[in-house]
Amino acid sequence: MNEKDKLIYDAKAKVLKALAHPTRLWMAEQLSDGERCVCEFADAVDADFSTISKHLAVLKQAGIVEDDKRGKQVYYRLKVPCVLKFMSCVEAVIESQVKTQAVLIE
Amino acid sequence: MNEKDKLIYDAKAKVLKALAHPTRLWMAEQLSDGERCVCEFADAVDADFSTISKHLAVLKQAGIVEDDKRGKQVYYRLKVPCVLKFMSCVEAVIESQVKTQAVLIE
DNA sequence: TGAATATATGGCAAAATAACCAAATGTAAT
DNA sequence: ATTACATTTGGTTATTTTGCCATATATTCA
Repeated sequence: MNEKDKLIYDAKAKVLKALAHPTRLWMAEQLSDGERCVCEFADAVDADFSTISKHLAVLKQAGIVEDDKRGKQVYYRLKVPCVLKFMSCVEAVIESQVKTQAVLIE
Repeated sequence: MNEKDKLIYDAKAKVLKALAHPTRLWMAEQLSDGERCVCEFADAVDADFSTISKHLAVLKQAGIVEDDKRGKQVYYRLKVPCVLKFMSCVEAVIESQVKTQAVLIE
């Protein structure tokens, strides 16, 4: 792994890291259905408002979402919708894990 | 987000988290080309042997890779190859980011 | 059996992340 | 202008992650 590779993999890992939190992942998936304002997330997620705001900032920083303010509210939407196509594969990993562990129990 | 959702998103995030490290991501991508023994990674990555071993353990724990020992060496391979299909999308995010930032500079 | 090689594990310190609270900012309504 | 509302930011603490070192384990070879 050379210097250039290092930069590339840092960048890729950063994107994955942004999605690698249950709340952020859930929010990203919600956005696949259309934009949402912060308050809508606040209603659904059991966490401080500031916590949610910070999670959204992480997604934004990673380039996964973009936002715009309309009136008093800030709306977030997916900037690169393909991020969610990956989820079917993540689910495949989980299923495979479940099967592996089921075998162990037998 | 109800209790069940919480469990589901925890599980999904765990898989993403496992990939969300430059070294682990690089190793996973290497494996898309076929199995590798730990020593091959050790040659290519500038890190302690034990560090590499731990990274591989994280990938294994997440169900992304599986290993088997043959002689003195342990070989790792992808268990669910689709994890890498996602990378084209991660790259799309990065490109989009680069463009966004390029605009800011102008 | 004993030495050498390949890998894993335990322990620890440093760095990064997460969540909360309180306070700041920006916008709209009175 | 003042107040209320929506969101962000700063500060702090607890938790998690990372990476190194030293040590343990397993396997092969002499």
